[in-house]
Amino acid sequence: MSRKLDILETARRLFNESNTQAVTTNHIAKAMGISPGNLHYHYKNREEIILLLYRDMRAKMSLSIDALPKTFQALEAHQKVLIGIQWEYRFFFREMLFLFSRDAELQREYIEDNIAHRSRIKLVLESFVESEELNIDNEILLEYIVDAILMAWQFYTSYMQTLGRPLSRKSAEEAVQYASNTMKPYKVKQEKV
Amino acid sequence: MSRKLDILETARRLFNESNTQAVTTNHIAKAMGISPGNLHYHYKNREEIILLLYRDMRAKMSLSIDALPKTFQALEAHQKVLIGIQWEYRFFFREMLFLFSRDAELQREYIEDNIAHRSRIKLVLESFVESEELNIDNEILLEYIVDAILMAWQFYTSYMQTLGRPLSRKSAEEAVQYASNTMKPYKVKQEKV
Amino acid sequence: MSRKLDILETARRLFNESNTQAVTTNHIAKAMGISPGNLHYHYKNREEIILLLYRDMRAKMSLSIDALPKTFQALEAHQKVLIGIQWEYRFFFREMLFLFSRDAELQREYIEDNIAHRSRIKLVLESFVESEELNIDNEILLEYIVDAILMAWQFYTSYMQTLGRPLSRKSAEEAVQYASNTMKPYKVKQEKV
Amino acid sequence: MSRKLDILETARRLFNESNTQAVTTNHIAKAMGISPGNLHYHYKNREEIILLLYRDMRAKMSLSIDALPKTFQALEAHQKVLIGIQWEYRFFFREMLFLFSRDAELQREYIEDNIAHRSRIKLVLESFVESEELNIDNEILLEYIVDAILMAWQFYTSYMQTLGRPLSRKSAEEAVQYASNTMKPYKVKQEKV
DNA sequence: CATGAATGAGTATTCATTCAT
DNA sequence: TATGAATGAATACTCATTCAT
Repeated sequence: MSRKLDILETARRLFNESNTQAVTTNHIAKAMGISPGNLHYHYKNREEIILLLYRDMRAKMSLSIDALPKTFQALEAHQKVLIGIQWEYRFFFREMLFLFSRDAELQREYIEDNIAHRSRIKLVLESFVESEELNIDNEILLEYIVDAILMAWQFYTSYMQTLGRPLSRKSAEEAVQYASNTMKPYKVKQEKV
Repeated sequence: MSRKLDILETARRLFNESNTQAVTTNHIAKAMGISPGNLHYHYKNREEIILLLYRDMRAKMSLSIDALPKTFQALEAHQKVLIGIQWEYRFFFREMLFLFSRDAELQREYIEDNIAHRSRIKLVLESFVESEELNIDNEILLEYIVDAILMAWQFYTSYMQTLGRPLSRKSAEEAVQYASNTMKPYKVKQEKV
Repeated sequence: MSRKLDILETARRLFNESNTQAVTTNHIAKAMGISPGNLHYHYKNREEIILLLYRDMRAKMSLSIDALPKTFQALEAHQKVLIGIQWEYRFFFREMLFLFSRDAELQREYIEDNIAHRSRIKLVLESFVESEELNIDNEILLEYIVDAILMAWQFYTSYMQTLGRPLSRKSAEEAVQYASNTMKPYKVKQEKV
Repeated sequence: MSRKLDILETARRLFNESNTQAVTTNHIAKAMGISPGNLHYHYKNREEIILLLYRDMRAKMSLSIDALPKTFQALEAHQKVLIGIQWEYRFFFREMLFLFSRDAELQREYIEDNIAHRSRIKLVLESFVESEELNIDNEILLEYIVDAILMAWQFYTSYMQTLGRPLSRKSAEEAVQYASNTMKPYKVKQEKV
């Protein structure tokens, strides 16, 4: 791996281990055995590193999407892939709003992406309604389910932590089950919970 | 108001306006027109101020509870009261996990309180099941609804911000409607969404 | 002397000895035996120190002016007083244009003051013309003499240095003689050069 | 133009645009699209670049001199040529004394050259006295006029800036008129001011 | 000639906290 | 209670210069 990418990787790992404020650029450099000057040769500052890490995550997530999932199984499979990527960048979801208050550009991009994400979720649900797999006749109700799924996607891991539950990629994946439960009362052919 | 309480009030206000890292103890002192030394006479450090603000919030929330709500209306009324208090301390919910990584004691207390909060929510739902207002025959499903309500309680405001929606106490109260929607499919006498 | 004033004095002395870029705020602190943090408690940064030193100099110069000098002797006496003050802040005249490129506010204030200074010089010369001590019938010529005097006031010391001449307060005072020579051909009662 | 000369040209341009401290060797390299290593292959450091730029300017000025000017017109024509060269290296005159404090060799050479320059000016004036175009019977007065001309040559542009006047090659040339005004009272055949 | 990553000392600045008064 | 000067370690960042390729 190139030095430039290695810095991002090290930063990501350290951010996940503690938090972005505790991990200074000098810490990152020290952890890699390079000089602080070298790190700043590659990246202007920590803000830039965080923004680039976010864009990396977004790129990975985008690449994981071929087409909108057509079945519940495809949906769940896709959610698991996204959660796997999210897990690699979990520092971001843990500090999201704090990071926004430090970098308006990051906030702008994230919100833009998140609104697009919400639209895709809605499209998927609408396709399920059309194919009569979901029985939702009410726009407001549909919006609610979309919000429930997106909120869980973004905050389920945080929520687990507010209950002191041990954190792992495995437990993060429970968000898939959570989303499934949200849709359950509206599924035409009921699956078991 | 006493000087000691005034410091907490000023800190709370400034924290809400920006974020806890940006607001230094010297900023708080300056905003009040007192000396930094005086602030530290009253409180050891910023960590202590944040911890005490959390305890204040918790105390206010506890005081707002007489008994567990027996009706949906009582539940919603109670939720609105809690959201009003939460709004006053919104910096806390915005930075929660970040603050935990800086103060283990705060984390410990919050998790303890949050687990208790979860139990109360569950008790309320169980009483609704018993009184046949809710039709939930499945423990896992019940747990899901509890999680949905508690997650919304903690993260609905954050969620709104990740979509770039304007923030206000009013919009924070939409979390009540959200919780209601979660329970809706299981309500015996359906209300309109 | 108070610590706050002492910092300005030390900075002024060190600036005179080398140059403003070589003298860092940490150097000033070290020279005083105080911590770098303490210096920054009193002054935001070096730019502020330089600006305040300039304002101090200006204030001292303003105080030295009662009324416009009415005789050549009074004029020369006044010039000597100003040169004495200038000598204390000689770093400023040595780096003037460089300092302007680093601090637009300093530049603005200096230019404003300098234009006012030029007006006063012109008024003095006009009063000499009116009292028939100077024989200048030509506005352009008058402007030239004003410029010659003001240029010498600002750059005579620098000029001496470009010839490698030893620098001292004494030699700086030769600027008075220089100004006198400029006016000499127009003096009605000639003095000896 | 060779790479080596191109570096000097770029440095000169950038120095004129801001100031020598603000223009790092990396800036120069970036502006040329070459690597910092390459720049340092050609020149040891920024000091060397500045010194060589000074020597270039001096060489150009020397080349512009055939013989000492014999008439006022020839003198003015020559002054304009010199000011044109000076204008190309105006950063140098703007920061002169500051640069001396950073590079003793530069200072030594400049002073040596400047003393020689002063001698030439004096010779020209003496030739005018001999040919009875100037009426100066006094050595001290002659020295004064020499100083006035040389000071204007070096600092007229700086002086203009201390009055906030817009800077241009055109306005720099006013120094010629200034020098002419200095000699005017002593000219045997008066010209118009 | 040329690259460009790398160094590392330097520079300015911040801020929670202490402490004499 | 209160002041506010003082500390000093920490932090982010810069930049002339080196050097392996």
